[in-house]
Amino acid sequence: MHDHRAVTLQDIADRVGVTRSTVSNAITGNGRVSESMKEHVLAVARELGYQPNTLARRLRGSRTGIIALRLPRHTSSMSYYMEATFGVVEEAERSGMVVSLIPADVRPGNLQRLHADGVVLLDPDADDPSAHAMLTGTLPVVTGEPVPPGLPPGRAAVVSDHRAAVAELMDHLAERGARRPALVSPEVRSHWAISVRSAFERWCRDNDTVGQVLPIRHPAPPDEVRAAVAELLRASASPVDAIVAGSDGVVLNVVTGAEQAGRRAGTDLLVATVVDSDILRFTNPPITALDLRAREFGRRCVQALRTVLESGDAAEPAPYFQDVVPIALCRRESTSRLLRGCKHDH
Amino acid sequence: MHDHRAVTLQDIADRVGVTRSTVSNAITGNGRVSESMKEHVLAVARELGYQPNTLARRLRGSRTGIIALRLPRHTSSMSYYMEATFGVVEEAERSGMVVSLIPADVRPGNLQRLHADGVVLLDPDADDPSAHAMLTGTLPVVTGEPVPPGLPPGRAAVVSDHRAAVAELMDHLAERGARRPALVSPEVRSHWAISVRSAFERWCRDNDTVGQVLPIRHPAPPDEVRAAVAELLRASASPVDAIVAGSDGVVLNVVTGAEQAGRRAGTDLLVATVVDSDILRFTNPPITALDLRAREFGRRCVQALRTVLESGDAAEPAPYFQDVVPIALCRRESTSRLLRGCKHDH
DNA sequence: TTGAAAGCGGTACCAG
DNA sequence: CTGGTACCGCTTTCAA
Repeated sequence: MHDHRAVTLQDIADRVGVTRSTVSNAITGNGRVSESMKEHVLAVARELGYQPNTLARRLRGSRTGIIALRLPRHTSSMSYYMEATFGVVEEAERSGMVVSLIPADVRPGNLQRLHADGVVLLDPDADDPSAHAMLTGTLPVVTGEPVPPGLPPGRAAVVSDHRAAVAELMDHLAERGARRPALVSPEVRSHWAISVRSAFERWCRDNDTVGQVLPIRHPAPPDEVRAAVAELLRASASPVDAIVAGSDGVVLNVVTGAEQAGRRAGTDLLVATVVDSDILRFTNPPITALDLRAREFGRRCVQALRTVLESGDAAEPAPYFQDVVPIALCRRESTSRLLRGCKHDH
Repeated sequence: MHDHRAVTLQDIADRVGVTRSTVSNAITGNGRVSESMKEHVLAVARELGYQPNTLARRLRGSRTGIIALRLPRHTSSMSYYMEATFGVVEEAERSGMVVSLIPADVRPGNLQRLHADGVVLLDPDADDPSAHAMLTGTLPVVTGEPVPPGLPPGRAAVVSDHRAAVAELMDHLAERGARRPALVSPEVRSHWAISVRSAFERWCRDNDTVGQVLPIRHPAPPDEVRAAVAELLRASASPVDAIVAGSDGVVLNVVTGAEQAGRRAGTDLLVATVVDSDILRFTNPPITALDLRAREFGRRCVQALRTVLESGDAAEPAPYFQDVVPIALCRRESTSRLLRGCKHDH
């Protein structure tokens, strides 16, 4: 059934009339081979449809060309991670590498079985024992987003500039008339949740604004979010006029919770979220969000990992570094205007 | 940098004072080894923390233990595919296999580089050249959903029982008072799009019901969907009272399109979709949907592939087969009741 | 029952 | 520059 044995170096060697080693050298470009020989070998290789056997390569001791990809266990923002995954695969392919998925619960040997050169770990969660295991393991790890406190860092991290993006979002809200913003913040111990929160708080300080943080559980039960939001809006001591939601799943509940309190997103309440998602363009009203550039983000993770791997060859391994991916603000109707009642305009 | 060399068979052999082959036989249970020897070897192996090197193991044998997973290129129902992917990974792990992702555009050799034993191809699209390439290739392929017309079948398919599920959904709608159902059907040449449509039409025939099909492009531009839905509802010759949407992305536009026409989902219009998604629980109103059991579906794909692979060893390869995954109807508010005006009740 | 040896497909080192 | 060869870790005959 399996197609007649794949083409090997030996097949090419036989055809050309040389030895495996010469063919190997010609193909990898490692040894010293004459130009003419090299071209000839490559031609035959192409003709025969030669594909190096990754397994065999690794066995001899070098790279496997395998990137292990780990996604968060309970993922709410599916489309974000899906896009990021595609980005990882795309870029891996461009580097001649392949991507293997790591199961949710990584037991020690489990990871070893993948025989990966390195790991891309998206959104490491301090409460995830597997994440911890991988970060303390022997394989080089690049994290998507920095590790949260309590977790050892990887060899590099690709990060989104939440601080700048949240500030841009808040500026946008302020410009649209928001004076009393609130953040619905999921209680996850991942870096982005933490940094979004601190960015929010910082912006409020810097802009002499009273901002409220509404912590919610994660994953968030819809009713709980709605109830919390409704209550927040009814507590009229300092009426909230803008709500930023911590994830795309939550934001819909923010909208409906607001409706329960008689408020309408995009009209008498500004609503936005820090994670964009396809569906936010389709809601009524469409919801303003930060586009995390997931695909690009995934690609950068692979690039960072390559850098780490290549530096690993040198005597001095490269020091820890971060690569910052810019974020784009997508303005939509949910923050188009703020019609306020008889409020003081400060 | 890489941790001290892993324990090998030789290490155990040295420790015990026998040869690799004996240790190998003891561990795999293949050859004939005395009970005492076997126990001793296993004890030492455990003590040393031996982990078989799958790469080497597989280099020798023919299987690689790698499953290549292909997701649709332009995927709207992210959470469905994400879940299915997790299911595939989960089940693969239970079988001691690993999952590699196939890049969007599979060039011939590209796939070979993965050295997979077989392929899981989700929702093959007749217009996708890569899908065609894989199905005509040499690797055994299991498809998630059957191949649409125009594509050669794989070795097996895991299928959802759309026909029964759509019928169940339609019965539900009818019970809630729907008399004039419509289907918003994305124009994709994938099997499920086709079979949902035919199931809809069949149900209508069987139940003496006039059903309309509203074809829309895929991926669907939001405005187009909304406009089409609004127009459909305004054309009052035979007023539509229930709309079934072909995907989770589209259904939100159906709801907002209906609102443009002055109709409200769950009140004077029933709305449902054939692909469930997290967010449909969070919308206002929550939307009735068919739960495709994505995770289970993914798992079954791997099981089917294993069956195919194992049968491949025998003289007679197993004939093509299908495995049917049951679907569950999730009733939500969008189909809770239908308040009609002065319509005739048939 | 156990040992010796031949690969699986490549890489890498050392002669020639 | 190219050939020869040992070896990566394991499986699998074939002898002993």
